[in-house]
Amino acid sequence: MRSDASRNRAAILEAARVLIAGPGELKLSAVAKQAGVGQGTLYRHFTTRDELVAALYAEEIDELVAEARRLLEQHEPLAALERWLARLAAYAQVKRGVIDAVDASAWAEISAETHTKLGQALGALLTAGAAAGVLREDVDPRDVILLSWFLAHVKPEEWDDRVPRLLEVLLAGLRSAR
Amino acid sequence: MRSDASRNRAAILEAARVLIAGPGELKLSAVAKQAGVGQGTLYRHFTTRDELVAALYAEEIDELVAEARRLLEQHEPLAALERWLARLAAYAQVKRGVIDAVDASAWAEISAETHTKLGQALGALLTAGAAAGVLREDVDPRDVILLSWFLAHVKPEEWDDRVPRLLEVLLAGLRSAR
DNA sequence: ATTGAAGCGGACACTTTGTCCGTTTGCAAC
DNA sequence: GTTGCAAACGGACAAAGTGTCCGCTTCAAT
Repeated sequence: MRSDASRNRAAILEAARVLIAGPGELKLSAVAKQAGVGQGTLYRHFTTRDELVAALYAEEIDELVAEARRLLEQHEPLAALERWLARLAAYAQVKRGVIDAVDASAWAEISAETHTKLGQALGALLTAGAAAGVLREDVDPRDVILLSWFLAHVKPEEWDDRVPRLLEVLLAGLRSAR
Repeated sequence: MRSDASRNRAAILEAARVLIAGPGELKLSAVAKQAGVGQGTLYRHFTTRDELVAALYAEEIDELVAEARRLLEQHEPLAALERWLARLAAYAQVKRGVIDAVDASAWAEISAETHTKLGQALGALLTAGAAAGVLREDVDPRDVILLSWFLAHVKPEEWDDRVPRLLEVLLAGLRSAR
């Protein structure tokens, strides 16, 4: 990759980060302008809006992967999953787009045998829980992400009232039937 | 309402019903064209796309309301809720937009004290379950709809594998902790 | 220093949304 | 039946965005 290319890529991401925090939709033309690059350059780096957004949240996703590992070492499986979900929710509250990004990132290629990093990390959490007998054995990472989609639809003003309870319900549902 | 107005409204809905079944996004201009009305007429009847979609699914929503009542009479609360969710899922599988519509319809006015029909119907289901001691007492209709959002994100090809299990998980989460 | 491939930018074509306004039409009063 | 007019109509048009194309520039390998 040429040096100017990677410089531009960074500029675009930085611009997008700024603009996505602001109100309203993320306009691609505005991103290009803010980044000081042409439309063409933007589209060369990120073919679709989703690609750009996914790249934007790559950091958060890496963090979620690391967090999964860390929690797994330090807590019992159920507590680990609970905390991991809380972390996911915390991101979702502030960065409204993470869930999309997580969903996209974890199953970029629907049929890919090799799961992505995030899929693996979350999978490890679930496997540990299943092994310990505290979680259902038939749920997979995508199940959990799908169920987490509700986070993207909770309105900011109802967040504090609802989300803790909803996470509780979700977790209860995932527990081993036993 | 003038007779031509209601005729046009019906034509627009019919056109939208046809076009939404087809592939791709629902283009408002295409709806107007198909309905044989001008853009202006379309916008007069439905200010936003959401409004149009909500109207489109009004029938399904009424059906869901009726179904809630019927199930409540004929089954135990838990079974009633289970079946109701299955019905919701069935709609969601075929009519990809219902969840949005349900979400919109049930909480059109976020702060409205009077819940909408759907909110009431689902609320009755939950109340009955709580009274019987089989459901958590702290969940409300919106909680359930929020948790159902995953339905809108399940891909058609994974539907049969995942949805039954996910509904099971959801229901398990809603059961009384007892 | 040369050179050509990679990268650039921004004009432009295209798509879709939403508004405006002159014209038409339903219908109620006479 | 005629008339009056508010309501409704429709389609041109403005606005907003997206995605493409292509002549020019820049990097970096030689």
